[in-house]
Amino acid sequence: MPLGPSFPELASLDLFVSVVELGSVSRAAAAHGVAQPSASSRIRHLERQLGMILLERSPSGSIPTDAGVVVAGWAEAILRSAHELKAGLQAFQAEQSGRLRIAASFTIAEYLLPQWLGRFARAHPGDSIALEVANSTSVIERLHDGGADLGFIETTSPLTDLDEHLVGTDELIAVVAPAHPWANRRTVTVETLAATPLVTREAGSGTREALEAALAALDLGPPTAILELGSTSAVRSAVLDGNSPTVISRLAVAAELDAGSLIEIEVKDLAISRSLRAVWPRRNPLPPLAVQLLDSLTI
Amino acid sequence: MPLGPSFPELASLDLFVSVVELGSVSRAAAAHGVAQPSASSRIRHLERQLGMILLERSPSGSIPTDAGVVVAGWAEAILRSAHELKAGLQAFQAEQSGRLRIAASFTIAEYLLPQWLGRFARAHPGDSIALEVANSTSVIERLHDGGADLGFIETTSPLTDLDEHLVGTDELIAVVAPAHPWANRRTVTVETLAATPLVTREAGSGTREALEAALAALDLGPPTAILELGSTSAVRSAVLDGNSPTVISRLAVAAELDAGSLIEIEVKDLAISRSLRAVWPRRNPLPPLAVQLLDSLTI
DNA sequence: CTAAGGTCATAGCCTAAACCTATGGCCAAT
DNA sequence: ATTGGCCATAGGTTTAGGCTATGACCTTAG
Repeated sequence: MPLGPSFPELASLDLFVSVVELGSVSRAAAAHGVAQPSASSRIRHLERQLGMILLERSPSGSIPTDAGVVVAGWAEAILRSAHELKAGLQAFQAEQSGRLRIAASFTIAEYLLPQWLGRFARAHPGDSIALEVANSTSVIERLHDGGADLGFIETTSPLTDLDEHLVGTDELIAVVAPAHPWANRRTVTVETLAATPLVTREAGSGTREALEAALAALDLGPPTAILELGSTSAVRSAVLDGNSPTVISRLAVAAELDAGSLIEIEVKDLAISRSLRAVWPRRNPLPPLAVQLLDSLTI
Repeated sequence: MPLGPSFPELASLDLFVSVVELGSVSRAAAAHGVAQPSASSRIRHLERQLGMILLERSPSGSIPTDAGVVVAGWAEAILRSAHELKAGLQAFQAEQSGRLRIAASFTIAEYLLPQWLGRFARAHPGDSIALEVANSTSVIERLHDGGADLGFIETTSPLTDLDEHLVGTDELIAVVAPAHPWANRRTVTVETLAATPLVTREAGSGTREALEAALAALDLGPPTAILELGSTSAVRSAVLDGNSPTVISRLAVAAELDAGSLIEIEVKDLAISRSLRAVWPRRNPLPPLAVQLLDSLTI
């Protein structure tokens, strides 16, 4: 669902929030490295787009109107996420220059690390962090060959030569769109699930293998795929406006469950859960920055 | 703290996420109402900005690379907030055309309603909601004169002729920047707080009056203001890089507390908390849409 | 009481980015 | 082998946004 053509740009919202924080258009313009008339024009353009007056201008500065206060609060939420993306990107792009090199599995890097790094980057400005995303076995390799200082993985298998620290849990759950017949029942048997065509990831993906293994443990065959897609996002959006269930990581659909756009279906006798762990080589001392990061995750 | 000049635009991120969801640049272009070459160019520009390849193109469509999957996940968080802002704006702009007219106090409208409305808008597409922001007494007026169907207020005073429903709580807390001396102690006496110059809202504001009343109840005089600012945002940013404490609504600094950029200071014997209530005229039947909204808030 | 320094707005010019249409190459499915 | 999807490139146009220069206004300091 696109955002619409006349949605304000991120830069304009950022500028506007700065005006509210700094109390004047001029100061905000300086903070953003643009000339004052440009900033003034951008703000006016923003006001026209939204159809409301956001600032009360005066010769001693500008203060937000009532509407401006409210909009600024909303805009800040967007900017917060944007700063998280920025922190994640910087970690992603940093070569070996980083003082802390993290290797993380997909799910964790996608849904948890940006928040962690965003928080950490603000508390530790100047420290650069390098992030590498890979599957669980590659993460462990990187720790052993010295290519990373700290790893984050979700796995059930025991670890040798690694110290670990639990940082969360994830589980695979069944979800449907609100229009699906199951949405009212909220629970199905595992036999029903196994007999229902699902939207799935492609064969060989971690989530699909975990599901098949769990079904096999109950003497059930693999599920039939009505639609086989190559990314978690694609699966999610197919389920969102389709009429087939899927089994997917809870983390990947946490926001949709919260928003009510997807419904969790309890499956009797089926529980596939994985621990999310921070891991590091047992022999190597953990870098100080890594200790601080782990501390910040377990407040 | 500005976001930087080369941060990708919201529209580009939106487009990219659509490509990941829909599996092809062409389909995403159509969904966004632009020509395919434009979309292609935007995506390539985005890739250059981020310094990484996001999509693997093929004659049968485009699927995200590993980096693309991760970035898409981060971008979705931004877009979620953006959709919340959009939902809030639409409610704000809707005149009396809305089928549900809400009047809300400042704090609730700024920090809680966008999430509620964003969630609600997705579950109830087509229903339009009008939002009016005012102080608590005005909200009650609007309910009595029929200008609103449902109100949200934070207040401690008893309500006559109104049914109510608790939807949350807010409290005033003392916070400092991490560099402040108090940050290590994490607790001060109320006498210390009263004797310390604070960053405050201007005289007459709700938060300031609540603080002064609470201090007066303990036979303490009003705090001295080292800096007196006109908006909560201004107070927050002054505390962020200043060296003075403030007393502020927990909701207004929830994100900063979570991120560690502000530290909560426990103040002995001082607890200023307010209930957040949904209210509506006792005689009038609550519109069905209002019932559904309230239901969605109390899952 | 005046001068200085801050505020924001307007005007005019210019550059750069983004769009569209038209086209071509490529692969898969028919 | 042909059709129809995909994506990339090229060329031309428009629009948006930036900057500098200036003016009007208010506040504060002298």
